[in-house]
Amino acid sequence: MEKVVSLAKRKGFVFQSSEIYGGLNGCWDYGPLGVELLRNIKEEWWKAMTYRDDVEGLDAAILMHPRVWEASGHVENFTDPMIDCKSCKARFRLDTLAEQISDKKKEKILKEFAAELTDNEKAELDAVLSSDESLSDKFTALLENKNLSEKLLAHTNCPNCGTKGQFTEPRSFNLMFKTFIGPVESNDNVVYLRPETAQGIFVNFLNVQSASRQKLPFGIAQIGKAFRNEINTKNFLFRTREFEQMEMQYFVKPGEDKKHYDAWKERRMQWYIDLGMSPDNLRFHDHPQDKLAHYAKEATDIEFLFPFGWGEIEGIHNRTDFDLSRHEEYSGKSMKYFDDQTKEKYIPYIIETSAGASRGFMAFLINAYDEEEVNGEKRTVLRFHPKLAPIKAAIFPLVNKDGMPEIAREIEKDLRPFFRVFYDDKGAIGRRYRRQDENGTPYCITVDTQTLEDGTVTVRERDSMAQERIHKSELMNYLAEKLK
RNA sequence: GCGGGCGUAACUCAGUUGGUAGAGUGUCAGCUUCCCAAGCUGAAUGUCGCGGGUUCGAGUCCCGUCGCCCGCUCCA
Repeated sequence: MEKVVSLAKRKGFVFQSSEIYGGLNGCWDYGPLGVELLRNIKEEWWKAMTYRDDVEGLDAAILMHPRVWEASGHVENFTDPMIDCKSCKARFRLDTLAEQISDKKKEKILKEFAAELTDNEKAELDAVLSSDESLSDKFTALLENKNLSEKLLAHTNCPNCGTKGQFTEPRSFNLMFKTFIGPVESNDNVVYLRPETAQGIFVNFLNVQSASRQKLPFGIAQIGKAFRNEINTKNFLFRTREFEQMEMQYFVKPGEDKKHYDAWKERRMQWYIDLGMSPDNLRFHDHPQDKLAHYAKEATDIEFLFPFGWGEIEGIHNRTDFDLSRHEEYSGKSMKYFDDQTKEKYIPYIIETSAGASRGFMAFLINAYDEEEVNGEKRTVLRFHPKLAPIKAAIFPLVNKDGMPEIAREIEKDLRPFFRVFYDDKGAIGRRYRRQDENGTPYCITVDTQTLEDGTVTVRERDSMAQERIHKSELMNYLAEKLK
């Protein structure tokens, strides 16, 4: 991990944000090679997702009407009230605390707790207890009840150290960044930096559908930044507060959702494999039914094996008709699709594929990183798929004389309009090859003595280090073929 | 948010009981070089993360702060 972070900085893939001021927690900048890699990843995603007759593109604004986030559930649910045990410093989410206490213990706590309530409070308690929820859910409901939580917590033991009544007050963390429209900072003009790009797609569902004359099933794809004010950032680019998403929302007829969910799940996994990710480093993590988010019927993560363990790089969710129904409810505008085949009107189900561009970047970088021994020397090489490699080809004169630099410059000039190429005449040839290996450049083109005679050059392939001779006039086709 | 570790040149690191900084790699220039980090010569670069304090004097000791890594927690 440190090796990759260090290489990333040294070669210009990733720098820490605002480094000269001591850095900004969890924010990173993409350097010259990094931005190429990131753009290539996004470009490949865009091609895979929108060069289809059933998917349209979109680029929605980062700022949206605040009601969007009420409809989406983010204002209400995008918070996790937390409490800390003052005794052992353990931290708990209020809504999962009850699960960690035995039922027997809960009953005992409730009994003690009930004894010191006022009549009004008692009435609230009875209302909760008379529901037919499980004991854990009732307990959670009480903890989340503003009037009762303090007294209940006073009787509750820490699941970690057993100490009673040493909890801090519940503190809420809203994970959305707030800002203000216009110069006045008042509650009337609060807006949020979007915590996901998906909502920009949902609210434009009918706009895109009618403008593009699409029929179900069809999808809308979007790439863009999203922001979450995470409590703590972690693991280089993995958990950051500002990140980029590549999302596609596929609108389908209810009842056909399972079929499309399964199809997209396989398609998205294959995308990573086709771009050179080792299948050994990839897996699905299906969410168990009881852990699903409020909007999802079925969900899986595509996970990559990072140095710190398996981590999600893409989520595929069956979001049902939750989002569009909510927007219909909150906006008062119909979100229904008219199916002119069956003459039915309904709210479509949505299959979401939501990939993290920054996480994908990190995964592709780590997946590509390799060290091997060549002639007793360590060779560091980034084995990117040629489509993702920041630089596609490097061009070298073998030595700086006999007209070789001139020919090499000509080749550079011919290729540059079509490929990201790099010219280098500094130092020994071996050093130049190795430098390009560290950048992940798949092909190195070298002009040598034979070039002067017959116009052929050597092309050295990064992974095998094997060379082949081809005529310089064939280079364009050669590279185009390799990058197809 | 808690606990632990770390922060010195672009990178990896050294720096003796406090006396205002070094190495290797890399980079740059020149020579050499006909294919995998070769060789020779020369050069540039640090307010030692930041801010205070102790001291005649702090990279070194103390406090605070910021950042990174690891573990816990968390991850709608």
